[in-house]
Amino acid sequence: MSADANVPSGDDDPTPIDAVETGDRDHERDGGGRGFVFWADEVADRIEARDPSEPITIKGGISPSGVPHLGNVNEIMRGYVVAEVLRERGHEVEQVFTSDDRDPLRKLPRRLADLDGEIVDLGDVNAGALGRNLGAPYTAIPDPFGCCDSYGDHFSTLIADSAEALDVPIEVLSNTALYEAGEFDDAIADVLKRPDRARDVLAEFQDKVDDEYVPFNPICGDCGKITETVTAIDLNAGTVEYRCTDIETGDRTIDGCGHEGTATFREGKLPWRFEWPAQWRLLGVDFEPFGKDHAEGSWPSGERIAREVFGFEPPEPMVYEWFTLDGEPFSSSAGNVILVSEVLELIEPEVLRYFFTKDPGRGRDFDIGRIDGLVDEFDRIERIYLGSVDPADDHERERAERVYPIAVDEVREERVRIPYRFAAVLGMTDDPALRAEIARREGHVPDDAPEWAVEEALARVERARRWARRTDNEYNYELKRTSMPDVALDEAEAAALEDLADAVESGADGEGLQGEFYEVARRHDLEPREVFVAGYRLFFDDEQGPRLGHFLAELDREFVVRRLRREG
RNA sequence: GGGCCGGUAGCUCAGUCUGGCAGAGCGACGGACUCUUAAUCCGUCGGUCGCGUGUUCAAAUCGCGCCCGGCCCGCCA
Repeated sequence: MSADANVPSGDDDPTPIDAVETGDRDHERDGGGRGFVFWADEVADRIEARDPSEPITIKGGISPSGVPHLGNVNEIMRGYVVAEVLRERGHEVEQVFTSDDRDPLRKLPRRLADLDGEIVDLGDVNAGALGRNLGAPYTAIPDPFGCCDSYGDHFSTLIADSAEALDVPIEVLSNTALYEAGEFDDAIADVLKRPDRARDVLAEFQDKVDDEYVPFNPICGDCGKITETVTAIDLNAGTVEYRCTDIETGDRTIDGCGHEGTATFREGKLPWRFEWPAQWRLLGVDFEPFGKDHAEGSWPSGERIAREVFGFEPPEPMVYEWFTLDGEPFSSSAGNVILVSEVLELIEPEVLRYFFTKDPGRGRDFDIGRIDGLVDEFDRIERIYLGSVDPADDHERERAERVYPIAVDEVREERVRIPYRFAAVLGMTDDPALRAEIARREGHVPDDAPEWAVEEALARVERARRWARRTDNEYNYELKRTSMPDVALDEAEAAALEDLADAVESGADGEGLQGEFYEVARRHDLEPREVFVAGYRLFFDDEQGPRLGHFLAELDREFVVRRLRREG
């Protein structure tokens, strides 16, 4: 209520830049460089400060509601990075992951993924069967692909596959299985013993909580849907009475069937805000990373519920920012999704793991078009770690030392990396020997590299080629071996190519052939560039490509001669 | 209505917690390898650190107030 503070000042008060020397000129330049602080170390510090019992338990979890995309992997990888740091420090760590598969299906996904990670439209599966199951737990819905025990099972499997593909050991727990085994009975009894207390805490976060609210949702014995109307509680019997009423889910209403019945604690679920803390207690969770969506609602209420309803200390939290895909939020309905399996067709697992060592507090974009930059970054970190590249400063060196061993499965000094973009270019030929030859000639594979290292290095070519094709960028060269591009040449160009064909026929080597390009250009009064471009058109249907002389010398002579003479 | 993240070189970003030389990669430009392209090597180019203001000997960095971009919560999970 103060007066306007923004009173314009009378003048600009241009204090003359002080001409006063401070005299104290020699601030030491020594170790002034601040060190690198790894976020996972800070989290690990906080976890250690709680003096947790071993093994330390790190949890994550999602609903298996549909395509488990790369964004969901945060939930696994952020915990993993911290787990690795704690293991380095000598702790025993177990990483558990709940598949919250008793949650109800509340809307039809537009797209699904089969077990191979192929995205399919809802229309390609039995959508009607799904529609009839709105409101039912994921584990009670048949798998639309028919390959798993249930809808929930199907997508839990994909999540587990993602973790495995990244070589992250997690124990996936089915929430439904936990309920069915009675693991949540105590928590449910605690909540229902004092529904008023539960209400009081939750009412601070949610307006709709009234005196009738009971924090337990039975599964209707008749229609199988999760219901919200509990009419009586029998703690001794471990049951509730309920009526199957309509459920509002934002934009639509799922009809209740009106059935009235009795359900045990194992035949229902806690609402999320109670379920989450109940999981912490049940599993003894010490640390849980979660997305920013939970930061304002679920976490603050969960923290309070843990202490005031269940009476235990909640785990160490960590909020991570969501990242985007190609500049847009992940959205399976809009088709902006990518699965781990798909990413691993483009980059090595260690590169993807490296991505998740970056500061989780920052928003980031996972940009397929620039994935080469991510790979370059990883390669550089690796070389700094292995000592073959000098870091720009202490910060970069420390970061490499800290992060690299976590990203990579095993540190091996002799590892060879072909630069990603160069690997993409190598994809122009299918011939493995030719790829290896070119890579060696260009100095990307040392002569003394062990066999396994060469093999792994060349494996990048397939990935980079897929990337070049997928993005159809300037590295997407392809040798047009089977069909000759339609190329218009003038007389001089045709004659020049004829001469080149002769040179190839007479057995010119790479160096010789490369020089021959200049010779024939001179001979036919052409710019060297024109001859090269003619060659690129003929072999790649493009205007640029590899060093042609060297490249053509590696191909089979007969084909090259035929093509240069435009005979096929 | 509330909250979070970002704005630093043409591009992608590091650096901000802990104030002290404004950095990397890519790029562009020039050159070298008989060499057009990719690669490699050498060199050059690159920035009012979103704006304003306060604190300080000193601010990209700390405080306050804005602007712009993105997202999240206020149903459920």
